[in-house]
Amino acid sequence: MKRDRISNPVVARLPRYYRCVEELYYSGCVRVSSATLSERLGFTASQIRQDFSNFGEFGLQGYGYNVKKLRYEIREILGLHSRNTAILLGCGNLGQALLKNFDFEACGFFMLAAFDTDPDKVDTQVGPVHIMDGRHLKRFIETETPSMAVLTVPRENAAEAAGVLADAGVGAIWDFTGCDLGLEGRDITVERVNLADSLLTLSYHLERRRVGEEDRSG
Amino acid sequence: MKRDRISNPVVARLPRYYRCVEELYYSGCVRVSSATLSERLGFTASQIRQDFSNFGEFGLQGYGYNVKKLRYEIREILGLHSRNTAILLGCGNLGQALLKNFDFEACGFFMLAAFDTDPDKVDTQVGPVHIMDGRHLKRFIETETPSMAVLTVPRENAAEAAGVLADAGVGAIWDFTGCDLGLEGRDITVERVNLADSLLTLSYHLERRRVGEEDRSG
DNA sequence: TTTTTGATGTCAAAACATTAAAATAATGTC
DNA sequence: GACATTATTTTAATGTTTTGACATCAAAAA
Repeated sequence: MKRDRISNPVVARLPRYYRCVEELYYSGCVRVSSATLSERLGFTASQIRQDFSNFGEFGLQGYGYNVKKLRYEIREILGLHSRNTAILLGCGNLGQALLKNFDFEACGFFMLAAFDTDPDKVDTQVGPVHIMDGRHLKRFIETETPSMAVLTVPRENAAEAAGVLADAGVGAIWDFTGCDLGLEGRDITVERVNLADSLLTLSYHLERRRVGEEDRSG
Repeated sequence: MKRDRISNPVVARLPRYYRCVEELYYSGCVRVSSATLSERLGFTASQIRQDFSNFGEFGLQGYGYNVKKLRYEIREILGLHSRNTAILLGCGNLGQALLKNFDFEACGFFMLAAFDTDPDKVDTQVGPVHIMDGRHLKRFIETETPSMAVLTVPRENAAEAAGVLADAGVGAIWDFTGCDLGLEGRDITVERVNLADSLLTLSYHLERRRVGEEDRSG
């Protein structure tokens, strides 16, 4: 198995591979060729083969990929065989929506607890998750060592909270705040979700359509 | 001004440029150099200059970029000066969280209405938005011609809903369902948000950290 | 004015990613 | 058991994105 650095575009495609293979697996499919995957995913077959070969030789020439094995390997790569734990900081609307609806388990994360500073929220439940007082965050991290923290606090508290997490040795932050967390150079992984960015990208494409139409008619 | 096709990586960076310039603008900053932007954004100054020059010459040699002008231009590029309207399909937890919390206006979208099929939800309000009966969707689109639809319906209804939107001539879908909408080749822009993909990417990086530590210790 | 400094826009080289082609290996069939 | 087929891996070529270097021009200073 090669262990070079894997490029970003490849990493970004991994979850899509996983989803696709998951579907095949649960539909009882036993083997699949890169050509079939290509059709389903919209990437070229060549690219799919190359991507997979970054991680090792999963396929069998003349046969294709064994779906079960392929699934296992991708799960391994994505870290789904490791037991990850999570906490969530900030039980506002977004935080609660995630706790109630998002399937953390399907991504390999067990949600340990949520934190908030609002006394009205502390010691209540959101779904199966208990909301704890933010003052206990530091000690909790020290004793429970969650692998990851979901950051859904208001912007103004984001950097401070992030600092606490980094200091306490949390390995990664799933950041929904979209602001600068001031963690440059620190040993912590930050994965950002920025809905506004996504919608602005959509807006850009709409604008392009608009211009395109003008060009065609004028 | 060049009007070639703009590459994806550049488009993906635009919202980050916008956010950064927005901050500068509101902090009263009058001019800014590519070097300063570089520091703030983590891209190379060279890349920033090159990206901007895709759209025209916004800067002044020996001076830098006038923040107000730069902001105006980026807003123009992103379509923020056009008036966009939106509808939302599927008022489950995620849909409601978006309606209540997400600042559509800041991205240039005015939310016209939401739709659901659940009779208990129909004709109620979520924040300032009225929930309408899904049966009226088609006619509503025809009369109000929203530029965009937010798709937060359950997976099993996603493809059907998407088909209706495309048939009715909606220009774009902001898709939270993460499943195949079957819109290949149709004249509609789809911008996907997939939280699971994002979290799996984080999981991948965590796994890499883990492997890295083993390597160092073993 | 004239000089110096600062910063852009552009070009070319390097790095990187994708696609295509060639070589190889396993399967299934006659 | 040999052969045609399938589909991977490896290697090469092509295309794209990023980076670095530089000529150019505007502003500030002398």
